[in-house]
Amino acid sequence: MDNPIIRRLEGFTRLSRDEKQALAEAASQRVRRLGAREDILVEGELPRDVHLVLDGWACRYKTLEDGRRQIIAFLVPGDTCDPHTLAFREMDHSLGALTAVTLAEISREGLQSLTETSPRLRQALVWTMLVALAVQQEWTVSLGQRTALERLGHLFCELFLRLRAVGLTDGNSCELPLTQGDLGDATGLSNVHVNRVLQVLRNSGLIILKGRILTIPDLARLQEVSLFSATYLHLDREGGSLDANEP
Amino acid sequence: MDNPIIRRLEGFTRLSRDEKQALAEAASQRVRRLGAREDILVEGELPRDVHLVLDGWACRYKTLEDGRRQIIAFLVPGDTCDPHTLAFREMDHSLGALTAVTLAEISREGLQSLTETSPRLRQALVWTMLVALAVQQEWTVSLGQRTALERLGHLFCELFLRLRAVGLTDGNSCELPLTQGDLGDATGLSNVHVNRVLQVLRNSGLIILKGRILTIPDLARLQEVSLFSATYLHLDREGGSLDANEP
DNA sequence: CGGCCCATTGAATTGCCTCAACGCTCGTGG
DNA sequence: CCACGAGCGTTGAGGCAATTCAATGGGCCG
Repeated sequence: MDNPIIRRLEGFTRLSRDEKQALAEAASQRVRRLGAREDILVEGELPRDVHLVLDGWACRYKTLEDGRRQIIAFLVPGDTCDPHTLAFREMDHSLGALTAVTLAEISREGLQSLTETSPRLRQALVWTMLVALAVQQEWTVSLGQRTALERLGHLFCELFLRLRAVGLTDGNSCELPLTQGDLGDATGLSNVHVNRVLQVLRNSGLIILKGRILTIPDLARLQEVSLFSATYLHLDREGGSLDANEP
Repeated sequence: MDNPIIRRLEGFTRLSRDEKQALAEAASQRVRRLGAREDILVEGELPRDVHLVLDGWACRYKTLEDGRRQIIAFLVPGDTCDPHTLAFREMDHSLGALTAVTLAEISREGLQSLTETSPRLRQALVWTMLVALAVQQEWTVSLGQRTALERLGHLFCELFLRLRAVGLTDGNSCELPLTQGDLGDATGLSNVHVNRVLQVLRNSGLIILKGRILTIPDLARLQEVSLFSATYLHLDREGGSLDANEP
């Protein structure tokens, strides 16, 4: 039952044994494995299932006609790849594996029966969508207002905290299986400039980045220079309307 | 019953007479009016209600400690201001009126009873959240990859189509009650540069912008130069999982 | 060993920014 | 009624952050 999805949802609400059971079962029925850099779904496809990340890293991205590429979101274990499937027919962006990934495939109907039997799971699903929206809003701020250094620092803070929320950090270190090109596509910078800014971050002791391991010696300091505030991640079980129903 | 919210939802699903009735009633119980440039909610507040725009323009925005401001989203009639209230306690961004606005206030409980009695309304609410997410993703692409001219052109296309979806356009014109400063805060550009780019757009005949009226003589051409594709707005009633339940 | 992907560095270029000034329009108060 | 100020739009000049182009080096895999 060490399912990252359950760990994720429990950051928001307490789930009953039955709910966890049902969720774990639904997520283990059909499992899909892909190699690094393979596409999970591409823009225009008509997915029949919802995908959840069990292991590895993936990303959402969009490509413009002339080849410019923007990574819209990073997906780590516990994240939902395509809630869109619940309301739209067609993918309006693509999903790609960054590392080798393991995904759970849940059919639309399967998910619907889950949420129909448990209002708490329904609420939890709404919560994940709203968190995704909040993160996307913060990315909008980064790209619109933050400098290159702040953008990268901010991204590192976000990823570290998200990984910590699903138990994938080790002290003040975590994996970061991204190339400088990926970082550039996510932050709207050229890979050349990403390289230079990373050096500044390293030289000022704000990060240690070697191999695929990111270490943040002083998270508070990195947050400060990146103008990072964790509230938008909504990692604490603050409870929205659901609280009223809690025992 | 010419409620922009109903018009909006009907772009996604067909609502029964009863559903429309209930929605219209809930949205007329408590109405809040604000003047231009007033704040609706500020970051950190604990809203008890959900706000819907009935008339006028508003925006979401975030402010960094040093004063930099990013407009995250524009809200026009029919839009939901704060779905967050459904899952989060605290606002992680602010909401401001751009023009004088009329808002409907619906309590959390009121909204919950609406969605509990009608699965279709519940689904419609999920749909609005997913559309908001899709729009936010497209803004991420704009800020990350598009040039200043493309960003502004893209924004004009989006706003025009969104307004058309709720019947607020007149031929190929619509209102645009935004200052050049607002446009800059939304596109991540300085107001000076916005001014210069607007002149280019005007001089090439792509837009006519005078008073607070925007005219797009040739929408297809503006879409082309802005690399705009309308799919992300999901304006057509394409139907997600709900379709299966349709008669 | 050779080839490929990724990281790194340098040099020249540019899109956009900041600073600063000026004009216009509109609302307000004397 | 006119004077004034505030907010917004416009224009010019200079500067900087980030880009493009190009070349080199390192590590890993076939």
